[in-house]
Amino acid sequence: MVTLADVARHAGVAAGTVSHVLSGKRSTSAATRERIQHGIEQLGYRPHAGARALASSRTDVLALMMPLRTGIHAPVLMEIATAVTTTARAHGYDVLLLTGEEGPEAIRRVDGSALADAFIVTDVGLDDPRLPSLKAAERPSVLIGRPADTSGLSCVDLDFEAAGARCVDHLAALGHRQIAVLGEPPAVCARGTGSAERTLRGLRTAAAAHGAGLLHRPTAAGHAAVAAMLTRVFEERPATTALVVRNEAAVEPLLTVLRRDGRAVPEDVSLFAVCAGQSAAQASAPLTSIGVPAQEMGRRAVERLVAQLGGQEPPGTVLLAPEVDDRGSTGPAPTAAPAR
Amino acid sequence: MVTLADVARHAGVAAGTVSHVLSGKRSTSAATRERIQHGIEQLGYRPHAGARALASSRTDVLALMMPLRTGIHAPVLMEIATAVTTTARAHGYDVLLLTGEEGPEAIRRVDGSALADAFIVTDVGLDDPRLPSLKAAERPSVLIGRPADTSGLSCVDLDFEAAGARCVDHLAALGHRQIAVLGEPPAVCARGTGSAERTLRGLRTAAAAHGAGLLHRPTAAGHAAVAAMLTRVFEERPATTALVVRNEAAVEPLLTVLRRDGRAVPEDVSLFAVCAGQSAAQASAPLTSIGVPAQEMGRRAVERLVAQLGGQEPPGTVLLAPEVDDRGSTGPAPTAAPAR
DNA sequence: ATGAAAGCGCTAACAG
DNA sequence: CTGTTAGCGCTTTCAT
Repeated sequence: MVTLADVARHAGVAAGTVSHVLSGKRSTSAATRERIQHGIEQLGYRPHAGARALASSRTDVLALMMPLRTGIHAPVLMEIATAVTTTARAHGYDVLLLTGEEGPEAIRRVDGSALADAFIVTDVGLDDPRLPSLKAAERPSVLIGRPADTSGLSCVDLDFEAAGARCVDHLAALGHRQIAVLGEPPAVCARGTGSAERTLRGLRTAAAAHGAGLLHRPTAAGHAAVAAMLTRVFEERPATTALVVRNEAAVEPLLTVLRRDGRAVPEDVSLFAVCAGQSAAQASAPLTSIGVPAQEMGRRAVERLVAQLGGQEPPGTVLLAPEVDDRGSTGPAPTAAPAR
Repeated sequence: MVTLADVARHAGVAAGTVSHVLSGKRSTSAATRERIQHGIEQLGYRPHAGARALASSRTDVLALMMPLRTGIHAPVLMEIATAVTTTARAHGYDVLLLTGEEGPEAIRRVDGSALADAFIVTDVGLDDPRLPSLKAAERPSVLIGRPADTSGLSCVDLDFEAAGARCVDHLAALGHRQIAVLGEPPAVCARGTGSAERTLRGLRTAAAAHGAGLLHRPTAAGHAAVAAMLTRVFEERPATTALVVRNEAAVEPLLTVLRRDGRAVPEDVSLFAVCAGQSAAQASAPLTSIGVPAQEMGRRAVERLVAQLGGQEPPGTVLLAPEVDDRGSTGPAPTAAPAR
């Protein structure tokens, strides 16, 4: 193995000088710098991560904790993971992957043994069991998502409340007076996921403001569950003219059921998705939607963490503004009752 | 920070003794062992990963490289990542996540700087550019997937050739004489992915053996592409009575199109999926399928790596046997031409 | 069964 | 601008 000492000898300088050329932490004459650079390339030198971590108490590693839970849409997670890793590399960091299995203990372990410099945590519950570990940790963290109490924490999240509101605004402007929401899977709602609760709040507030009716029903994945739920919704509220889908796994089944029932989109019923943009865009009929900016959330989380590690930027919450992609699945509310 | 020296002092022993109690590499009297264990808990001692790596030249970290490329089904990747991480933890390892962006250089970097003890690489192409780096690395690796030349490499993969063969066997036994395959997305085929090529070989060989006709068409994701492809297939081979789907993103669109065209499954046309089991199971009509055992591949890859790091088990290829899940989407070939 | 001591490869503080 | 000198916290011989 080629060590820094080898490089130093090769260049006829002291080890410290090589170290400083590498880190750029002090000025070096162009001559020696070039001799050192040359030696590094010629010998194929790579700094030893462990030695560096020991001496500097920095690992240049970020820990990314992403539980794979039921009801979570895998493509969004992958997008976050990719964005985090890419952005981290751009800042000189590697990424340690933690899944949910270990829970809060994983954070204590990684923090205690100095395996990483900071944490990024996804799928945060309103009262997430990992929060105490994160607060107690010696290292900073950024949550992707938002718990009920964000004091002392850094968060990056889509403004789901605003998303819900914009969705209803959009539909109300088209004359819809009775809106039904196929919500996140029951498992997700039961878990106390902030995004579900906040979206609903936004929907309700806006509906009230417009004087529109709003029916919310958590909906499981799969064709059968969606079909049953849709039947029930139209029984409970026959005047429904707009549906909001808050669940990637319900999009395609929903379209199938509507087709079967002979309800035309958007003539008989308007559809608005609040979910992963790709699911809305690639459906058999593209849906107007507000997407989850997974990539931007991952990127921003890393950038904030890097800033915090650099001593800039205090903790705090960053909310991303929702954006509506109109794909034509919403239209004016039908004046008569929809075709049966 | 609590160090090993603190624990030693607390227990009134030498540092080396504490180290040996931790690793169990030599026998210790029950008395001192207990005193030390007690001290560890009381002080909340955690070994410093960097220091350990430096002294032992082992990191207890596995590097997992998974590119997120177009046409790859995210849920399968997530399943692999979760299985790898869970299994790794069960063996005392953590996981460093590498995406594809950096390519072969990432392997050189991680290997050279001793960031990990071994590599797991997914989505391996027949002539993957990362292979030279892996072979040159000082650390062992296991591929999930199989390149054209496996000499000197360790691989874990589904036996896709057998999968193709079993699929055709299944259909031929039901009397189908003309089979069409909606293949992996063009991007995946063009990349030279082993699974695509090997599945096709298995399909063709078995078709020839049964004297059945086989039409293979790479198929892009999305409703429109699938609809167009299906029309074309039935024009080219009007006698087609069975369809094989080798593409998760084509499953649901395919079902929609068949419904629209009034082709009943399995009365008019039999459907057999060779793709992620979940996509086949949760479709609006569940499909008989051979699934990709993502979880087992991840688990086996880690287990093999751990064995190799322990000096047991030489490199080599492990092929997992395909398993057919019959969900009723295949049936006897219709005697007349299918309904139009 | 235990202790002592020599590094592992690097950083950083201090001289010069 | 550069060399020297301590460690960072742990593992691992070699003695005892």
